[in-house]
Amino acid sequence: MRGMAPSVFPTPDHDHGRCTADALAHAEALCEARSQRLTPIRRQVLEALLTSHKPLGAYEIIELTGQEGARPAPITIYRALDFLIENGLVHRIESRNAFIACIHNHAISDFVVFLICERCGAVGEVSSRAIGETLSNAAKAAGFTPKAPVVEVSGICAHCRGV
Amino acid sequence: MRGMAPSVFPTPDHDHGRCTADALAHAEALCEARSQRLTPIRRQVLEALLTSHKPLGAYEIIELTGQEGARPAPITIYRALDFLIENGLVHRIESRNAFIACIHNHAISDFVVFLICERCGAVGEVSSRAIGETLSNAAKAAGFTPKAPVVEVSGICAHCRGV
DNA sequence: GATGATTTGCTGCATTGCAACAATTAGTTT
DNA sequence: AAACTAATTGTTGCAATGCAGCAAATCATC
Ligand SMILES: [Zn+2]
Ligand SMILES: [Zn+2]
Ligand SMILES: [Zn+2]
Ligand SMILES: [Zn+2]
Repeated sequence: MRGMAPSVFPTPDHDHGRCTADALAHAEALCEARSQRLTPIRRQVLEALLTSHKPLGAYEIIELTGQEGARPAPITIYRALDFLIENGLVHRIESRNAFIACIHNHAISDFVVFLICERCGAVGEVSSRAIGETLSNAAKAAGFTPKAPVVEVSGICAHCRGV
Repeated sequence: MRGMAPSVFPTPDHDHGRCTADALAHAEALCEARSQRLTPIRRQVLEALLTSHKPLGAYEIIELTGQEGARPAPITIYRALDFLIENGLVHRIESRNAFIACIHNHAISDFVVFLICERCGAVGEVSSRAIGETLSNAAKAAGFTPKAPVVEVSGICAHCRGV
């Protein structure tokens, strides 16, 4: 089990080493429990995203994971990302064509709102059942059977506005 | 002023000719009022989107607007789309890299939810102040100053599920 | 009609994303 | 252990998306 639930935005002074280590440990446990293989490549991609704490494009991940001159092909990264997303360890930010590691340890089906700071690029992750249900109800009222809501809100985070 | 507000999803039996004509008339009036120019290219792009009534990729729009062998360059379409989006006549569907004409005649700042049918590709547009405010409040609770929420919900529309 | 601003055309390119097949690796069975 | 099967990764190639930068044309205004 992980420790405290992380706040919506990672605070600038949090113990990021531990935050990353915890998330990795959780990923390992999860894959173990599901008989899924967290292979070196998948792990490297996850680590890159965890370390960055901000959304990264697939090609940024290539830069970060390619060690000693040999960088992985795009398709390699995309496949690793597919795996991580399917297992709920990574989210895709549609409005940015980017990916971010999830440090919230929630169910894959959970409804999530991403708050994306336009200035610093930080992404907060809010999980609100109320919003999810309201949204779901509005959809049903239109005869629509909802599946996976994508909710991404651009704006300015507290840290950037405070400056 | 337009006639009845269109329903969330365009019904299969609606008078689409009129629907398109109304929307075009509205676009003209709006541009006129704002001293903006609805040039032939911009008009063609808007018409293509209105006619389709479904989200189109930029390169699909190229196919549809290129008459007599001479098709416009991608950049031309993107510029027209920029204009139409800035004026609230077209929305971008982030999760699809596609664009759809707005037939709802609402303010640009209005909060909108897109319901995207995975089977037929139809897109419904719901405008709910309640959801918008809930979302906005959740963001503010996290110290976040929200700007442009992108809310896109995948699922199955009533028409497709009914079959 | 000269001037300045807007719009369009054109060339080229960066980014994103994946298909198809071969090679490798991991896990399982005889 | 050898053989077999399934999963993963490597390689090549390419399609789709999106825009920068500059030149030409068009529009508005004086
Ligand atoms: Zn951290
Ligand atoms: Zn998450
Ligand atoms: Zn219609
Ligand atoms: Zn609209």
